[in-house]
Amino acid sequence: MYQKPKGTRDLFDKELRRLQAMNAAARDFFTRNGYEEIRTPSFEFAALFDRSIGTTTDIVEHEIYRFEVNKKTYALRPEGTASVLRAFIENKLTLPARFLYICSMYRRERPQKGRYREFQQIGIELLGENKPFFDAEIIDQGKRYLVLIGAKDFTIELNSIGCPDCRGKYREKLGSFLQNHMTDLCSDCKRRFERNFLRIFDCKKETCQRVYDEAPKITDNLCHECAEHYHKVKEYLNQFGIDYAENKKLVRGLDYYTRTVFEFKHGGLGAQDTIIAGGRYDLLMRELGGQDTPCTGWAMGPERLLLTMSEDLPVLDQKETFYIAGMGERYITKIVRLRDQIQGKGHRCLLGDPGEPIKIQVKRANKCNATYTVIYGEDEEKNGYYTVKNMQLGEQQKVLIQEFDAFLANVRGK
RNA sequence: GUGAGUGUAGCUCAACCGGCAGAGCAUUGGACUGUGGCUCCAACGGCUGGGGGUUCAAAUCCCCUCACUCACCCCA
Repeated sequence: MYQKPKGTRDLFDKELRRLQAMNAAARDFFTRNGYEEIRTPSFEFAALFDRSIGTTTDIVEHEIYRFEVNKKTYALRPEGTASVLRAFIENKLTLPARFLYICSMYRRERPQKGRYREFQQIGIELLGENKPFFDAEIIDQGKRYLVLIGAKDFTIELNSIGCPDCRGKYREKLGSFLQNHMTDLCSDCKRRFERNFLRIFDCKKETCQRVYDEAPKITDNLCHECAEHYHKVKEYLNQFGIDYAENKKLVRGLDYYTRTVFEFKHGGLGAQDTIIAGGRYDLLMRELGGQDTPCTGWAMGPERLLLTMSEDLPVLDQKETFYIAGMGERYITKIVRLRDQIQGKGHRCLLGDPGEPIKIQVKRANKCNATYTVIYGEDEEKNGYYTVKNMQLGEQQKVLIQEFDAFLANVRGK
């Protein structure tokens, strides 16, 4: 028996419809807010991600699906931002630009709750705005979207990780503080400090966290410009009416972030409880060969919401279903026409095999969750009506053929 | 890549200290030849994930392996 690859999922039925409802809501909502959908390739030249995400991250080192064809190295995209910027540069698009993407991403991680090897992301990017107002604005976008689809149990955490200038000075300061606490740190943290020093704050060990509680924070060591920017972001968030918690230990995994970073966390999710994460990345566009362009953006994992609040999410509305039970093969031409008539009014309609006994066909109708079964046989033909059975109430009525269009017009979905 | 837990019928799960592999739901048929669901009756369904070992005897104990789950690493 064939199995799906580890970390992939088959989506169908309600789960898929809920995901589609979230996607539809995102398209509608973000389009109204000026974000244009963009679709970039599922795979790119691997160098793009190596450059953008940062060569010291685990994603680049172990988690990218790489493959080589004809001496060229490609990679399945592990995230969306790099591709969007590449597309912006390559297509010579103009600023300011707002993009929405809804795509699958791929990372070769060990699966766990809320983490898959192929997963969906809904993301927005705002290119060409450097003012702190827009940091607040995209956070507002995320919050309003979550509220729109019915999410309640989430919190917003905010921090600033400054620019390379303040980060360099801060690194020395943090380094000298940690000198005296090296023995208290786990081996992971010692490695983190060398590779991507801000990430030590993500450590889950209590012994390490006790040290970091006392350590100097990047937030308190920003250069004047970064501090001013951060101050403004917080001020604007207050004016937007957005509740957030400042988390001075909040940092980000990807190398390209500057200044503002944030996460939306949702309850009931286990270890992977971040549903939206993002921030400002003012240096990435240049890094990828474009003009100096300040940018902000975030990505969301809709499957995580599915996991924790599936029952509360809107389901893409299901159409009422008709099932036609003809009583004899000589009625095939008639019932095919009847099907066209019903579908022409926008309803879902399935056919039973008119060669089968009526009992079997009604049973099938029930299995197919039909709202109505339309029965057509000798008596109906002779007297010019359809027998319409309401499957929920178990009642049936005769509807004259010339009145059937009117009947269809009055039918509502479940 | 590391650690822990779990694999028994299509699904959810039983099976005591090693002693005949079971139930509910689902499926199929019947009670019911122009009417599904509800009820009752019956049937179908298993290499106990796979391989090896210990034993008179293994779903049960041991080893290997595969899969799934959760957590670490990392991250949406």
